[in-house]
Amino acid sequence: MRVVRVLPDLAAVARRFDYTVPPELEDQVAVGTRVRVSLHGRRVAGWVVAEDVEPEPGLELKPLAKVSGLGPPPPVVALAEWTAWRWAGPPSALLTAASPVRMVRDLPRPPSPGPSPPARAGGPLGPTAAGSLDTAVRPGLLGVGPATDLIDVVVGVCRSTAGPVLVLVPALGWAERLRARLTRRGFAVAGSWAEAAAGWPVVVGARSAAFAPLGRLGAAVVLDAHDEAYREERSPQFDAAAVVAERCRRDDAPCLLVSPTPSVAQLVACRPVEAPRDLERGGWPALHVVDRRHADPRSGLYAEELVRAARARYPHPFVVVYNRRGRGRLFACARCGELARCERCGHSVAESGERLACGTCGTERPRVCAACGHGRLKVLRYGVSRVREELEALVGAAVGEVSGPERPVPDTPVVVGTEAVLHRLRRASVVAFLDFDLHLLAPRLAAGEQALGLLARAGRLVGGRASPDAGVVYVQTRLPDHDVLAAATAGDPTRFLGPELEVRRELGLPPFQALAELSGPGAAGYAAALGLEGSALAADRFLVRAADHQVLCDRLAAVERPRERVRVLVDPIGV
DNA sequence: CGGACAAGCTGA
DNA sequence: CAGCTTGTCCGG
Repeated sequence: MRVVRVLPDLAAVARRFDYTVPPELEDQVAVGTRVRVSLHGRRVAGWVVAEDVEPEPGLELKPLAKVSGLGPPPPVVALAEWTAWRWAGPPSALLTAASPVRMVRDLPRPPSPGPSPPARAGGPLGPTAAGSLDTAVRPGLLGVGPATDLIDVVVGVCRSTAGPVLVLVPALGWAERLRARLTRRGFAVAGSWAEAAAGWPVVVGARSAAFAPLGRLGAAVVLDAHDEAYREERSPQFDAAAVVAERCRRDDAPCLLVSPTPSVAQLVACRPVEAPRDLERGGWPALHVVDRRHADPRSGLYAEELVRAARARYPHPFVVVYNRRGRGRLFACARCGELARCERCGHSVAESGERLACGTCGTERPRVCAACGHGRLKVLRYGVSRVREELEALVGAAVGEVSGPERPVPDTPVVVGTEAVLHRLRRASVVAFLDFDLHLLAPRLAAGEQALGLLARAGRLVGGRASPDAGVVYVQTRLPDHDVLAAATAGDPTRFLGPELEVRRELGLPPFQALAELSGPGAAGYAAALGLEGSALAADRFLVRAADHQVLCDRLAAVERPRERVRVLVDPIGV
């Protein structure tokens, strides 16, 4: 009797169990197949992860209870197992991402190959990108301006490849638009898991499409490869761009990462792909740096030229970005000067209606000084709501606010928001960062990369400087000579990435070392058990490091987790 | 995850 | 000490 190994779809069970295959299910069972099995007296879902295995002798095996549907093909099962190792998480979460949402029992008939799409001359990027795909080895990295249209890059890769092409974009909306554009150009683009599995030649999707059911890739393209949307937010927090790169390596298929602002890790892991320099430059926005070094802090948050600019009329919204939510964000007593802090955890408290609330632990208290009881507090730092009110007074017209994914985007000519506003709007005439130093100086390893990413995103809204109807990006800062601003001004991210890379090398930071963050009640014990070099970030937050991912991830896989809860985050972005 | 079983707590 | 809650173990 044939025996298969099954991974149950239970969050806390990483073990695999062996089952016999009943004769009537024989021809429906392969690696990847979704099955139901009885485990510990109940029926649970799972995946076949190995076949023709040698079961432990003396074990009474139960038969598979049922075949529920098709699952990821064997190479994708292997990729999911690699991803589980690389980001130290349960493989079941990844096999879920690799499986259709609703059960699929059989596949549609694949589209007839037909005449290949007309071989039009691609755009200037098309042939360049496609030509560079010949040598797989390492992923290629194509630098483009943020406002550059990438359809020709994608078309170029699709045309140059016989096998299936996997195209990843950061957001589902983008995937839909790209699918429609490629379809109009004559490509058969899969619109579902079943179509991808059935052999449609092009698959376009977001993060989870890294695990699309394709047996062997012809090529892959990842657009905006730096985008944080490629990081899964649930555990394991894999990076879909890196998963695609690994997938291509396994399939010996060319992989092209495309980004205006690649991460330093990508810069190191990839080989550069030649593209016309002016195309990269021209896709960056016109940047106007407003030097605030000599601005009087009492004169308000807005430089005069910014207010003047906001009073003008534009075809698209005038967007002001200020990355602090709420109204007042930091207060001090007007009488004794004591900072308003949370009595319980000591963090600063912000305005919440008529009261003060701690952003960290949620504790509320009345709006009076805790030290002397005085009722008047002065604002040391504003939140976006206050900034909106101030601008409304200065401009003399209604100003809308966007500070999260809730509520529709207001229909006012001027909009103030946290960086969420850059995700909510498709077009803008002006994007103004009120306090860019907030981003440049954020206490995070990736602060610079993220700040440059924001300028790129703003550039996408206003358009590249080469385009006739492009707008402009204003940056208010006290660090006008920062490498990030130099890079955006030059339209050349390496101006920032080069020096940044040297600093990382010198300090032994990623990508020259691999990090993992451990948190939760079991973190201390687990950190000690790992025996890796590390440091404590807080009471139950630890950082461990190793020379590379091989060492780090092998260790994380080898040492058993303690009974208490531990969250493991490989390549943390928040530190 | 969730059922089984053991150990701990409560109340008459 | 029955009856219930809480904790720990473990699965083919």
